[in-house]
Amino acid sequence: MKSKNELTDSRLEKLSIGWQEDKITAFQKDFLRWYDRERRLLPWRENQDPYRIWVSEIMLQQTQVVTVIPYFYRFMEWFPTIKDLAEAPEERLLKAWEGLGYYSRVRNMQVAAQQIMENFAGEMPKTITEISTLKGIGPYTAGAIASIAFDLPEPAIDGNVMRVFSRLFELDDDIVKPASRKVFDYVVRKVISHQDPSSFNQAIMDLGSGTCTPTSPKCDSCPLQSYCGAYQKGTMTNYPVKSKKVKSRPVYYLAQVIRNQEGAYLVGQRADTGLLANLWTFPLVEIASEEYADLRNQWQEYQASQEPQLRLDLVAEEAFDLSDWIVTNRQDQAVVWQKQPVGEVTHVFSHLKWHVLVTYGISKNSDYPLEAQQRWLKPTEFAEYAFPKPQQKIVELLQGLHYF
DNA sequence: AAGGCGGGGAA
DNA sequence: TTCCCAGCCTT
Repeated sequence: MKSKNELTDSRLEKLSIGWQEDKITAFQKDFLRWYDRERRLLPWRENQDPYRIWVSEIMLQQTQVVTVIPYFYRFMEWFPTIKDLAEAPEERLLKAWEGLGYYSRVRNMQVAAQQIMENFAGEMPKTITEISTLKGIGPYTAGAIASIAFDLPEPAIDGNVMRVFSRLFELDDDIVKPASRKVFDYVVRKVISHQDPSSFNQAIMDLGSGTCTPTSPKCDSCPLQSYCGAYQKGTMTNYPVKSKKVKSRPVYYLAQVIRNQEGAYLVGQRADTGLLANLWTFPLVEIASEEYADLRNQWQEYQASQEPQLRLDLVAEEAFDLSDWIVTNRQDQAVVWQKQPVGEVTHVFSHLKWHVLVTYGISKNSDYPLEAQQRWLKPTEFAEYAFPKPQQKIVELLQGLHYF
């Protein structure tokens, strides 16, 4: 029993029926003319420098153009050449990427830069096969660099391409499945311009971004309207077909914000693998959902009770009443802890949701012994470390409460 | 093939 | 709020 969308020769043959040579030529001409007229002027489109195009394509994975632009300028300033990238300290890389997410992208990019220095004399290789050997460069990015920088007629299959082409040719292949990529690769190769593959691929990106959008596509102003199978039938929003529904798992944390007498805060570096690898946060302790719920209730009752909030001046002295505080031992040094959380921060990742109750403590010793990978940082020093979004949200919460 | 990996903008 | 978006790596 063959499934409907199996990639058979007969199906591939069928996909190209109706698009004879003259129609393909007209399609390319209309599309490239539209791109010439409407193309976005972006910093990485000023020339065909493979390094700039590479950096932009990595940044643009899972990230919107408007977000990327300021990061791109700063990145090119900090690391003007592939050599600079290959030799950069990791802290600097992470700081350049802070807030962009998917931090392994920048680590992989540095590995690739080192590969280029070692294997390709410091120059981006010019064949799709060689480009594909670089760390962090998969089929999409290899195709994008090959076509945009080197004018090679290679498809660059990303979400935009799959959305545009699934509507154009009414392809109901599930775009979540890796196998579907072959279908789109086949169809794009049929119609890609060999005269100007660079503009052709970028035209798809611009069309997918501004016109052929996921919801409510702007078909009235689409240059491909007369070619679009889904438009003829009014079924645009049935495409692309996507099966996966991801639900995020909740995770519960207690953030321990500890200030010392010098006004510095304790932060720790995360493990060098996994989520937010090597980034810095306040100490986070994972707790059970039940404990989280209890503490959260306490916090809300405390809020409602109108009791005096944290008094830093009292905390600094020996004589304050400990009944509202927890005293914990860290490396035999007393840390005084406010029993009630001062607030809550949540952050949604693609696969999990963090719930963070923020507590505030005072270390009574300036020479507090640190665990491995921990440092005392004054707020002015925060600029030199890379922090993930949830950490920034905690800082904003504390600033709002005038604790920071 | 399936799951891990951030964060922003639209609905 | 919730929903949608989505390449590459590791397992």
